[in-house]
Amino acid sequence: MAARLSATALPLDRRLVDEALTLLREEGLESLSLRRIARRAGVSHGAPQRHFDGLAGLLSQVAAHGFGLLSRAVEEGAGRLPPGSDPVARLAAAGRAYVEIAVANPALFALMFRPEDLDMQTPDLARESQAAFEALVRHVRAAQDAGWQAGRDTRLLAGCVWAAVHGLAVLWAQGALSGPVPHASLDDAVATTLELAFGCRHGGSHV
Amino acid sequence: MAARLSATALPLDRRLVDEALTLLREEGLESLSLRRIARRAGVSHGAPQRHFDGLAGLLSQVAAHGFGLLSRAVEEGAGRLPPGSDPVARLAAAGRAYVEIAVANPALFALMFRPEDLDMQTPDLARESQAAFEALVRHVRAAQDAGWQAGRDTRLLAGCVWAAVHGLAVLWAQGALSGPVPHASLDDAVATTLELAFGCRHGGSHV
DNA sequence: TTTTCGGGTTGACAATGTCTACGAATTGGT
DNA sequence: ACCAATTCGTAGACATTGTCAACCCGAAAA
Repeated sequence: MAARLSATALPLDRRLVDEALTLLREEGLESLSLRRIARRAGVSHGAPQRHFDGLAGLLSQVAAHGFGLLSRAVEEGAGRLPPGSDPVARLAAAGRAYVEIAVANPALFALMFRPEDLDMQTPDLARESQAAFEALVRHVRAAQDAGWQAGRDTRLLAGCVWAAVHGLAVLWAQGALSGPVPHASLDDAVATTLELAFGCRHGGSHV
Repeated sequence: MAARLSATALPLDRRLVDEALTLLREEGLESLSLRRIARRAGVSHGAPQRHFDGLAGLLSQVAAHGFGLLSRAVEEGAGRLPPGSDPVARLAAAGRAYVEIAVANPALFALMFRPEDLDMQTPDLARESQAAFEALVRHVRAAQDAGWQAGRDTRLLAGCVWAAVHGLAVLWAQGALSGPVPHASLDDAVATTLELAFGCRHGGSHV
């Protein structure tokens, strides 16, 4: 029988995650339901249970995918500066990329940080989210080796850098800053946050 | 008829918000439903509709209450240092109080920053959340007047300070840092974040 | 006294997540 | 080649949820 129509060539679990991602993109978090995803994938509402441990299992897989995207975007952001350049500037570029991908995918990003809706024990999710943090730790360590905030606990410092960038991403992605700071552009906000956190001007505009 | 039992003396809308708050505290965000709140308040499931515009209306009132608590906690935190002291230190103390109250009320805090579940047009909610930000702006302006980050747009700077503190509050409240940074205390994390954002040691331990 | 109306009850409805029993098709063993 | 077993999707039931409309009662107003 070889290949059927291209739309149904993928295994169902992959298709379900894909449909969840597009549904997330098109209609947002609140209209994401197990039955809707199944309907869009053309299967009955009971089918997903065969592949995931309930809704939380499916959403966890979607979130894992999101952490993979996040990791790649951050690495790609840092990689825009050559490997030999100022590690603090590379760290700032990584932070900028973090905010940008979060703002570009607000619903997925919101899901990724909703532990009530996820099962954090899911292997893929645990692995991807940990990998994302460990990549950040490496960048922070490189910056410390170059003298920035030397002597501080590296993992704690990485957690705090993460927090600063994450806070901006969350608030901007949900529009919480557009009211109180109406005239500011995302670029202004990112630049200011990075300068606050890293002590001096870094990172420039994107691209 | 004067006063009935003290438990039923309050008007129903107040009682519903109170029950929602305790339910939020005792069982978390996911088990918060209109019908459960009504059951706990001893009324039928249709009663809340008479007082609030659906579930979003009730939750918005709860969130408004949360922003009131937040504002008071932050002001109280800054007020621990005498009005004449270093405005940057006062700003740091306010940030510390922000994180502490968020971590002490994780479910309420999560609800407050879930615009999908709220109606941000609700007058009380809009007023309280704006008031909280404006208080922060005043602290930032005082710090700028003392020379810290002088010349920067005050509201944008306030937004970025908020983001840094908020990110730590969010991540810590949902336990996202306990895995990656297992040995750190909340006090360490707050101190590091504040020192990162404000450039030098400030704030000390609470109380 | 009669009317009006704020507030609470009741029942219905659609939608959701989960569970179970069922069926069909593919696979593996002999 | 045949039978058994396992995989994978279906179909239905169930409890729960948010919302809506009709009803109802008691107090204030006319």
